[in-house]
Amino acid sequence: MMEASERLRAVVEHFQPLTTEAWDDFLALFSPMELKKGEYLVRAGERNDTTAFVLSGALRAYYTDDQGNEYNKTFFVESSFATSIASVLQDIPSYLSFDALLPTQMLVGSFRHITALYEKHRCIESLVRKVIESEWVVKKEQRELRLVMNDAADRYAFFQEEYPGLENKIPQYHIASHLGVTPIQLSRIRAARR
Amino acid sequence: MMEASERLRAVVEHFQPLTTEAWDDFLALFSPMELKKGEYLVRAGERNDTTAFVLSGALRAYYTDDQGNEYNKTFFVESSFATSIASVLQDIPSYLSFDALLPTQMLVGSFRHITALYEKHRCIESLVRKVIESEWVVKKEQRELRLVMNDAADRYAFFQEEYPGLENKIPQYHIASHLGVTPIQLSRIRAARR
DNA sequence: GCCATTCCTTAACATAGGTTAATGAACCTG
DNA sequence: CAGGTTCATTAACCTATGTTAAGGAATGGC
Repeated sequence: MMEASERLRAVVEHFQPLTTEAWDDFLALFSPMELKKGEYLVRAGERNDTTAFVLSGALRAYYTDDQGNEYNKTFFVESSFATSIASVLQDIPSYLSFDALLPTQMLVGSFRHITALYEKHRCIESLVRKVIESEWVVKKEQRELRLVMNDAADRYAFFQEEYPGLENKIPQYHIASHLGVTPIQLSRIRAARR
Repeated sequence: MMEASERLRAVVEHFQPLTTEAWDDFLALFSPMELKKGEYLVRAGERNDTTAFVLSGALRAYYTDDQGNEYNKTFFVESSFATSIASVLQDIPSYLSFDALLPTQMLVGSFRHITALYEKHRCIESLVRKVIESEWVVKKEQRELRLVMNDAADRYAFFQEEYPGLENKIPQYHIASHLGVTPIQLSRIRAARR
């Protein structure tokens, strides 16, 4: 297995090539962190600008409404970046919680420390902008359209494409919540496939 | 009625106060434009970085799928800014079309010309960032949650709050499309209110 | 004023999805 | 290995929403 920093570098370079100095300054902001299943990265109501690059395992970002219903907004798997980005950009408490669905290894840093490098390294500003646009803006657009224009069976198929293999590693009810249906309905959809 | 430029200024100042010079440079980028009902501001597939400040009337931004189904993603009413923002930020053709639902008066400019002012006036960069975060990021979050966690009757109530009076000015089927239901279902929801 | 068009409503029926409850498999934990 | 816990499945029933079709109000052109 590639070393952690090399895996981060490969993903970073895919979005935006960095100068050697920028990369060194960037990498210096991250340190290894591990969460057990069920442990939190960010709790709703907190101001927490942790940015996590997932090495293995999986996280979810979820919303809880006033009746205690949970909605799993996003999953973060290997090689993705998890941050409470709306909270950080607007400087307000996170209304999402982030926790580990599996034992999860990460490299974590502070978003503020990263943005502090913008003046010194313009390529890092570009990197962050591109990651946000891709992971956040583009995927969100797709998600809205799918919620309106496709039924749950289609959305389940999209989920399987987007997170290959994840369906066998986490409870079905987490997937159902992400699809916006009950576990019972997801079970029916799966049964109809057989 | 206030003059057009004063109405723009009031909205701009609400987001971000500008220096006198910045305001003068900003305002100089806009000119009046009028659309009749049904006319387009942006067509899907086009690269079009027009930014419209709506003075009166209403626009919609809508997506059309491969079977020709339309989904009205957003409405733009008085004092809001319409741009194909995902397209402009990523420098790709717009996958949304924008057209006028009513005779619509606007002030229009080019997004690129606005961003060209960033170097000269940092307050304009802040303005744009804040408008995007508020109109786009925050509203989108709310919308995703509502699509998953609320039924169509709730979403209709939210629509009425968000766009007061609009329900009486445009066809019901445009509202139904925005809510993600058929006009028949919207008609039932309205009937149940009486 | 007449006709066509547009669009809202309603009814009847069909399907997707929610709710409750029961069952059983897999897995802890003592 | 016994008992508890967690979770997926299934059934029965109910509600929300889609589909098709019909009718009627409002509008606009001639």
